[in-house]
Amino acid sequence: MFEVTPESMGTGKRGEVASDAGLQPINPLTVKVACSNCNLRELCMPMGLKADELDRIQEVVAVRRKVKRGGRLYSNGEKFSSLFAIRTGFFKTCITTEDGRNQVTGFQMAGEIIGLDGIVREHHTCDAIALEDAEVCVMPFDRIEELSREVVSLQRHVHKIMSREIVREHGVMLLLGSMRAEERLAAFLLNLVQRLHARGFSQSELLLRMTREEIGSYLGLKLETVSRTFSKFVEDKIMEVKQRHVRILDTEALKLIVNNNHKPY
Amino acid sequence: MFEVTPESMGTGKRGEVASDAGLQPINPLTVKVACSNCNLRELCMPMGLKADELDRIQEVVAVRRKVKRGGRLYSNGEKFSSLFAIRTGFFKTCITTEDGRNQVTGFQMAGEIIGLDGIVREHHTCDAIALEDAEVCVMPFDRIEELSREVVSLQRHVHKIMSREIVREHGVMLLLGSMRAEERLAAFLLNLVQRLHARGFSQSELLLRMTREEIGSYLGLKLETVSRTFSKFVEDKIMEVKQRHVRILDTEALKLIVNNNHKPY
DNA sequence: CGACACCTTGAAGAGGTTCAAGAAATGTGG
DNA sequence: CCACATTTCTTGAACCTCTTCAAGGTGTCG
Repeated sequence: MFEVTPESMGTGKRGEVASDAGLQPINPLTVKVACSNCNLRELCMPMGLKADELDRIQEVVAVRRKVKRGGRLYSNGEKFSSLFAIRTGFFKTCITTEDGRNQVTGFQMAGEIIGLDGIVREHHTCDAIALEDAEVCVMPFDRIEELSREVVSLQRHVHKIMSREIVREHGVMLLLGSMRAEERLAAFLLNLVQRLHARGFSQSELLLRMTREEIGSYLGLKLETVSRTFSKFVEDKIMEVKQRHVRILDTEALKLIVNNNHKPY
Repeated sequence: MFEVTPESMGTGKRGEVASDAGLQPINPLTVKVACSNCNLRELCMPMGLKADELDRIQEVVAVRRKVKRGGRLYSNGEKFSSLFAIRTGFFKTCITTEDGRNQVTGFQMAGEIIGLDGIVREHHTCDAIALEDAEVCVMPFDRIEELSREVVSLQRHVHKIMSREIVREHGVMLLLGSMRAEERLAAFLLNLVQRLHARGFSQSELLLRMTREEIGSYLGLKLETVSRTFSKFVEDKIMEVKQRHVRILDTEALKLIVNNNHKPY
């Protein structure tokens, strides 16, 4: 299978990913690369490729690019040209309106594809901000389109990635539209550990890369509510929370909160 | 340009769309068709096609299918095989979880494409229910994929449709995550009239095809709150409301509610 | 060490929900 | 075509969840 080193995600300390940053001239930094030996291949590429197809598909990855913590991979209004596969690091995407509204639309981690919002208007409609030092594979979209006309499995893969994002957002709508604060936070944490676990991390322990405010924005709650809800979970012995370090003690209880506990009758 | 007859949408009485239903043997009904003389072409097809491309693209529309009010175009868990272009009628899509949660994820009208959620798992993950008698063009997805490998403008179009859906859902997340009841309903109504207007209907008058409960589900509110908010808008002379018939008197006021009015400082 | 960002907690208040009752519209069957 | 059943909508009152405002604590970085 594949491994993601704990240093690069999940429990590592912030900032240590960019250990080779000194080799690079400027930020954003760019590096030539190949997918064939990337340990995230199974997350961001179609499966069961023939050797020659894999060769062709790596052509879409033009370069890699590093983004420092707090830096932007792209911004609202910016010309769209590429999708990005996250190699290391952690991002948030968010929309900000002129009148000051702000909504985090997602948190993305290694192996996930980011930038799909830009396709329709050929300009990005949200901001992608690194929550820790990150590195992405830059995949120019016209090359993706070109190649997916020839490699059927890539075409299918692109369609699935977009459909997956649509389905994910349906889930967020369900969360925002029908859940109470505890349910939202429980669902959020379960989703996070599940995705981290799929990357080789603990099922019970995680390091939040985002602030309470960012969690709140994503969940449609105020940061104080997020904080209080964490405290309640601690009180109920469902988890231990020390700042951004969370250890889940009772996964079942969390699942119950998300599933059964929504309407007592 | 194109026209959609008022009888088929927007202000017509329910049920009169299926005037030729008697000609059809069973329900769901199916009819052979062509896009070239469809007045919705500019909504659901790529623009600026050459004649031969148009010819090819109509091949994707296998048949049409009628869905009666209350009927399902597809259901959660059902095998995915086709996307659907709505010709007439009005749909809602919604997810229902085992534990009884329910979330309307969207309302779709003529010219819009429905079914994208099914691609990723090859099974649908939500229900599409007709809110009035409807007719759709059935577009088998493997034929779409096949053809979009050959017709670049179709490929691009498919990508844009999926990206558009992602961006739309970002907007819903903003609504659900950061707006108060009045703001949500105002945004919802503005969105509806804007889409109806793009189809040749009034900018100020609309007939809601959905119940207060369905609106509430979409907006993350209870039906009583929706009803009360309508009443408040009437009181404030922003609109007239008679059951499902809405006449907007002050569009600017609605826009102000959505934009400026969210945080007084 | 001090400045700054982030987190926690309390108390008061607002917005939305819940429960309940009744009115209006719609659909159905005789 | 009318009466009745059903669904949908409206409105009130009490309640509850989450927000707001405020203060203080914790952790981090230069």
